[in-house]
Amino acid sequence: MARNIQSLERAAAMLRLLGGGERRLGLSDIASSLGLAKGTAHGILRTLQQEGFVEQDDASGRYQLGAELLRLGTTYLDVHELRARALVWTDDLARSSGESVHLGVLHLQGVLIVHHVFRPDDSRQVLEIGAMQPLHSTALGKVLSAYDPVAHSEVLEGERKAFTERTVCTLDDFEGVLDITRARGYAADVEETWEGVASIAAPIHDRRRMPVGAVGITGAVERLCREGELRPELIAAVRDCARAVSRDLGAVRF
Amino acid sequence: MARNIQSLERAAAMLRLLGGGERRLGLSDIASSLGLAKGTAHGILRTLQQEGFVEQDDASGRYQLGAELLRLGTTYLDVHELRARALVWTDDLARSSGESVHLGVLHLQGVLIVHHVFRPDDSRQVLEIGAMQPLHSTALGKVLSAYDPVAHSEVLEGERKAFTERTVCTLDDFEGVLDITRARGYAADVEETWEGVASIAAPIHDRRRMPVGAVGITGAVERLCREGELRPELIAAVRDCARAVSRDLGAVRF
DNA sequence: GGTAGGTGTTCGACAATGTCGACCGATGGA
DNA sequence: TCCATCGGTCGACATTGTCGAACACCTACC
Repeated sequence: MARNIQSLERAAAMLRLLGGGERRLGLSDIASSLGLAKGTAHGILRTLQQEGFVEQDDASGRYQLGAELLRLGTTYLDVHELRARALVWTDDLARSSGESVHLGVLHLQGVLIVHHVFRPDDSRQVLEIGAMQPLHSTALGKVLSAYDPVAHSEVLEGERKAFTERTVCTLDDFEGVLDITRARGYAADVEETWEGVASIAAPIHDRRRMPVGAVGITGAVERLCREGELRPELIAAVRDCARAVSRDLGAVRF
Repeated sequence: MARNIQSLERAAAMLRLLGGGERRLGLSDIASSLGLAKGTAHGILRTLQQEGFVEQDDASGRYQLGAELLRLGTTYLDVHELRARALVWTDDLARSSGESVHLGVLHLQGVLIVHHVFRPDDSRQVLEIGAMQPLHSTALGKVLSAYDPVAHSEVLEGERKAFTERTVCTLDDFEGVLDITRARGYAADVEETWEGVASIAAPIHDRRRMPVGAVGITGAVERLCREGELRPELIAAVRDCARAVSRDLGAVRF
């Protein structure tokens, strides 16, 4: 039994299918997408539904993700060591920089946002906790790609899509960006992912000097840059925050 | 095959166990807690780990919840019809009332918070999306118990714990509270769950007049009450918001 | 109004599948 | 150093999940 449990893998694939594509999917769609018999797919869905991982629309009979996932997902945040240590430091960074702060970790082929502090003004902002960002174009992603070998191989294997005309896509250029990132100790994204938006990020290490995540600020390019250059005081603030969280992680044993 | 898939039920029980109890659990603890052989538990955990639902601490070998749950949980929010319709109305409610706004739906034996708008000031607040609230003591919970038959039976069967000395616990008294709630069309919680905190909530109905959730405000009892009574303008604001969301839901067909 | 094609669901037979318990090497506390 | 306990592995067994056909139901379209 060295292999993995088949029914569980299929159930996970169903959840990913429901989460990735359309809002709601019918049983036949799901079964054919995964290459399963309808009866088999139904059995798995029925169990997932009873456990709360999947809900079924009474009217149409279609399936969608269930509330239990939200409950467990936030429980994951509560347990998250890095996030707990970073809470207070990211608050300070948001206040001192005046920009929104993101804390990200490597997950699959991207950066999973595990904490998000709103920009300290009254503008309407959407919470991005739980969202994914690409590895090759964002500041958080570049930092992880530069310091985490797993992230590095993921970003090399994956497709590097051009979101704007400034996105670095070719392999050589991107490796150069990572070299610069390692040399400077931080990474930047000036309109490489979203038009008009820039970000700065620095790596967080644990007590064994292993990279465990990245923290950074994101905001309008006009605010983060001055005369075409990133404002040095913002870079310093981000790096100070990353160092503070790293120190916090290194001091604790569990 | 009228029964559910055994390995899936066991995997779900593991996730609930990991989410509910201690931060991290060892293989033997998990196996004995669920009454499984170690080998069986290991096979399930290995698959869950590969799918990202569970992570293993390298140093101690213990297991905890995985990042994929967070990603799928937020995807659930994106798909959530009620939440999407309510976003703009809850923002307005927070601004007009000056208090934090919660949107909740029935899940298991409690209220699952699916949206949370911070009180519009600069105080530090923690996000409560994904958290659970009790049915019998909070305004959101009372509204759901009064209007949703499923919630009603859940709250009758479950234990009604006394969080403060004002919590209504006995069956007769609680049924009286629900009668009043139905008669007035809203529910309140004045220091029945947390000392010094009050809340007001009203039900949201879909186009078939079925209750699908509740919306409410929460804040210091000194602000929500005046001369021992809930401020009428706040009650009106909450009910207006609930009606607006209900109308929004009723108008749309999908 | 009836039919045709779609849905989600149930059922029974089969064998592939997951389960069990003993065993292994590593770890760490006494 | 020893012993207890940890997580992980392996192979035999039969329980368990899988498959495909048939079912009831609904919608939409001739």
